[in-house]
Amino acid sequence: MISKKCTYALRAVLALARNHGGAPLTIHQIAKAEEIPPRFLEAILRDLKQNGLTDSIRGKDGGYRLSVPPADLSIGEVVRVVEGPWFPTDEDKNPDVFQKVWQEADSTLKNVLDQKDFQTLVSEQDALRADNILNYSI
Amino acid sequence: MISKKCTYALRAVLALARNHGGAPLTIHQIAKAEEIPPRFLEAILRDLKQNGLTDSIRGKDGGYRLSVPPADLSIGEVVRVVEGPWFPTDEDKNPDVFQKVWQEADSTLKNVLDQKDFQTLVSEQDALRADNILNYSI
DNA sequence: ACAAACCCTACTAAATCAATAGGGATAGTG
DNA sequence: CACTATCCCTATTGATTTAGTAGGGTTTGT
Repeated sequence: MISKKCTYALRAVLALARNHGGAPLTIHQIAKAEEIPPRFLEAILRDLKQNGLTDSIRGKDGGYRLSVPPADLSIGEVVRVVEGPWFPTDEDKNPDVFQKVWQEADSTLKNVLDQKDFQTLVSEQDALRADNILNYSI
Repeated sequence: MISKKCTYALRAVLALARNHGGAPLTIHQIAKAEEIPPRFLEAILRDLKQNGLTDSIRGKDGGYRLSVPPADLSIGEVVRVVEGPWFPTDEDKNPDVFQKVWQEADSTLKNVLDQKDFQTLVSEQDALRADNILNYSI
């Protein structure tokens, strides 16, 4: 199952994507907006940084930014950093009949998750929010 | 990640598929052949039974059988029983932008894992074994 | 009656997940 | 320079899940 950590990571990255071009967002800003435990988020963002997905600026006026444009970052890239592999890979020794299935499942899943980039997600979130406002107003 | 329990389950079902039509296989026979801890396998087979994938016969000459022909049983059905869901589903309340992606990932994965049935797997395993014998003989 | 088999509940040890704690390093500002 | 806001790093904790074990109970063929 997708871990809580992973959903936190995705929400944080989405917030950063939405903010792209502006001043860096601090851990506390993101934590408050997304209701993520701040110290936990700190570890997550550091993890993403060490894997090249985010940049950070230290000291006053510091914070986090995406290290690539939102259009160039996919859900799959974030999930892979946080979750690691989903299927057993390379049992070397005696290859079994399931190996091929795991490989296919893995690449198919990769395909789906690499399809959607964060620029698109921001737009979709905007649309969703507009919808919700309408529904609540009725 | 696919659990050990799940790989045990798949191997056990494959053994039962290979045996289909013959006398029921006992827990100990399967455990020995597949090198699975017997008491753990017992729990797994019971689980599969409670979900309708296997049948059991109690008492002397008892054991386990597939409750459907191997051609009608897929890897996906076994995995779903043992692993449960992989993606967050139905967060009702406030639907988020990730929901759609999870749904698509889930159905794509289902598709791949439901593709391969155990009759096919038995054949593939036969082919694989023949290969190995050849390789070791050289 | 006996033995071979499955059935059921409960327990435990180890690993992982989710989160927290306690500091240290860096950078802008008065 | 002192101060404070920020990220950085390691370790620790409590809860949950995973992997497996234990101890008995029930069924069935001989």
